[in-house]
Amino acid sequence: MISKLSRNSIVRLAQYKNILNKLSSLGLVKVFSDNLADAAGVNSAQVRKDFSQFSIKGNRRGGYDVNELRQQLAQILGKDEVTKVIVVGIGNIGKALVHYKGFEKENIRIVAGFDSSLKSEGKIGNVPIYPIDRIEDFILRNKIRIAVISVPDTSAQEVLNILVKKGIKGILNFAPIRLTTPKSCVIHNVNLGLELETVIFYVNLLKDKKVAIKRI
Amino acid sequence: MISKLSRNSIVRLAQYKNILNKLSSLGLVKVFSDNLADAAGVNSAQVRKDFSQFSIKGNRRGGYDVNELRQQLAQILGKDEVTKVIVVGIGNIGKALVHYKGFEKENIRIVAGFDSSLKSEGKIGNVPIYPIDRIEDFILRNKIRIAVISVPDTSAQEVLNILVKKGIKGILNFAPIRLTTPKSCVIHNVNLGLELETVIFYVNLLKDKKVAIKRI
DNA sequence: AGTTTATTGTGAATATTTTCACAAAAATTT
DNA sequence: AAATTTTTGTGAAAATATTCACAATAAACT
Repeated sequence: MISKLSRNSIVRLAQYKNILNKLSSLGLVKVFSDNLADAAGVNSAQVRKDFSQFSIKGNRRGGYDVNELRQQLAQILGKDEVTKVIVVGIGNIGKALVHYKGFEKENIRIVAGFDSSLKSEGKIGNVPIYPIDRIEDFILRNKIRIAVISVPDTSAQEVLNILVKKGIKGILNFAPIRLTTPKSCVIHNVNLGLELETVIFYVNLLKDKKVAIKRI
Repeated sequence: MISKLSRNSIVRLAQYKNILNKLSSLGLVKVFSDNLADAAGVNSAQVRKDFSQFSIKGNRRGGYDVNELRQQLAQILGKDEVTKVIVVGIGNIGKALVHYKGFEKENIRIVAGFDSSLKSEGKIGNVPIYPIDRIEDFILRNKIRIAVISVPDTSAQEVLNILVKKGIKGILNFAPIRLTTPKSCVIHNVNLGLELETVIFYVNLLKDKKVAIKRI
């Protein structure tokens, strides 16, 4: 039984898994904590600590078996079966996500999009896009638990409330606003504006040589 | 002179600024650390500590003047003038960023996009999109210092090397791979797959009730 | 003008995360 | 089969980050 998990350690775990996928496709069968550390940009002790949290064992002097490790991580990350995801708000970001090919190989499938400006069903590639009023029914019928919110910030909270009421348990939110959720629902925010602003800050800092930069 | 700045404190600063923009547009003139803390989802002491790092002063018992604070933050974050940004790789994500309206009000302007599949100049809205071989010249001519990389991961490092050689100092990277840069260049990574996987992990965790979740 | 009240600013205390460092163990060499 | 090498696994130490808690102080009230 695990007691405390930091978000960062989970992100790292997922990173390791993605690195392992690449190593595996290159035909590697064995990997050391040191290799993973380099690829992930962390310390090797960090890698081993992360693994030890989940009782993942390697072989002293032999490192880790790539495929075995990959499978263990996939299991921990709940990716041994396909996860269905819906995207709410088919603006620029929403469209990009629906198009994005990278999810397939992570066992994530975007099964539908929803948008309030739509009056009738459309399609992006193979993904059906529905008017927003179809969403409640869709979630229930298809037992959806994960949603992406990419609506304007003014309607984000309202959308979230509906989602939660219908049983959504996890949300990736692109609306640049802090949303409130019950404890039963996990939310993670991505704010592209903030990301870019942060980069700009550091560039200005370097330019002015005001400061010692730490750990980007 | 500031000696150590964590990335997180910068992200928070940018968050505060965005919150202040909203408060200001609602007509508020005064704000307490407690209000900002609520909106940003942190402790009020955290807000005050962040400010004190940059010698931002409020009034005891009076809180902070919204517009003054906003201006101070904008100055710290280097947003008192327009920052020009280019987007390299006009796939799904790249297109979304070029379309994205949110940057304008942060004084960020996307001035061009570049893509290797293009043979001649195109346009997305007002933003010109050029074949990739025009990029070096463009950077030099327009003194660009910030770039977004949204090319496939296989060409990301190659693109980055070119950018750095031509003087790019800050990069927001969407390619799901760790890129190596000289110290003179700041890089920040956004990996949408990882973000979604992390949410899925926590949802599975909640479902199985394996664990106490901390600080999402 | 004095008293009360609310909020900042910040050292000190706590909590968390990362790194070090080394014994334990497995593979390889001699 | 003993000695050497290499890498894991993990307590302990160090570094960071967050929160507490309270004196200082300014506004509001009496």
